[in-house]
Amino acid sequence: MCGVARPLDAIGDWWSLLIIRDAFNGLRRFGEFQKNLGLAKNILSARLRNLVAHGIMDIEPASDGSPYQEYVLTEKGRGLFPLLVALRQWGEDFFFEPDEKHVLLVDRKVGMPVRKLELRSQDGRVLGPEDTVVTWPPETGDLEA
Amino acid sequence: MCGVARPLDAIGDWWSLLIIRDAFNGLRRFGEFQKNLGLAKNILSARLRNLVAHGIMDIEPASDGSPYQEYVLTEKGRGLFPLLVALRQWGEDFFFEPDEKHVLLVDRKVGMPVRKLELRSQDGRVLGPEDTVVTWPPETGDLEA
DNA sequence: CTGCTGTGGTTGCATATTGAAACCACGAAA
DNA sequence: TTTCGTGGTTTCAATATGCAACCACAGCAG
Repeated sequence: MCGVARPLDAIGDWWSLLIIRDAFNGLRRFGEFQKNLGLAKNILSARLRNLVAHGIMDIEPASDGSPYQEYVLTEKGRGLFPLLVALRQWGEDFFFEPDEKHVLLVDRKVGMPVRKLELRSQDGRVLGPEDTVVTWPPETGDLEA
Repeated sequence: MCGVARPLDAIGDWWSLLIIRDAFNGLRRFGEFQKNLGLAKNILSARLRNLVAHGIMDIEPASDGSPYQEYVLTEKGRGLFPLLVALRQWGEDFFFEPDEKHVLLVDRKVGMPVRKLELRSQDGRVLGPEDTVVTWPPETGDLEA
């Protein structure tokens, strides 16, 4: 239960992941987020406040010297990159018709689409859901169990 | 915009990912989900209906021969495994104190924790957010552009 | 047979959240 | 000075969630 529910408390609403997605794309200002997402300002304000409270975003002075503030991802926020990629790739696989155009995530350096995320074992095998189990770590004294 | 928002329409509420998490853990019956998650039955019913409508889950006759039905993940639903893993690993990294016990995702075969998800380029380099960009695929006739 | 329990919902209504739109305060530019 | 841009806050209607009661059916026990 605790493995997933805590993180969901921080980002488990519709708008927060979109805000985070936009932050990864370089948006920083309240008005930028609001314009790009088209959500109500009071909801955006509440969401940004929640993301700041959870340490996913910080508020910094505006980078252009103006008296405004900007919202930037923290390390914790940037840690959501794999999740956003997973969401994007799931969408690519299952939400578009084969011929339907949609944005792609590409490697800047060579302009090629990136690989699909794969879960791997410590020794490099690709793992599916049936290959894994959620379990409690052994007690410290049980290292030989 | 379209890369992430469509999938979020299907699973971007607090309960759906928890339901899907439980489905990955083998729960199948309405009552099992309801008991394990403790959510209101009308909300569970609505969520399951939404997941079925989006093709993420199917309803099958109960596997024990009883006259009941079970909810099982479809291929599309199972495609959410990386996302759930990403969420879990983000939680492990940022939501627990260093000494705090929490469940782990382990490789059944050898009992070892799995690797962290990493995004990689086609040629195998590990990629961070700054190494990637979301872009539209070239037009079919622009293959040399 | 009746009554009870278990299952999978549905319904009615209170509470919480979201969303639209108006309003506000401040700074900068014309 | 006025206007515009920015980043909110406030008010209230609409929508979603949650609680608890209710319902229908199947199966089992007495």
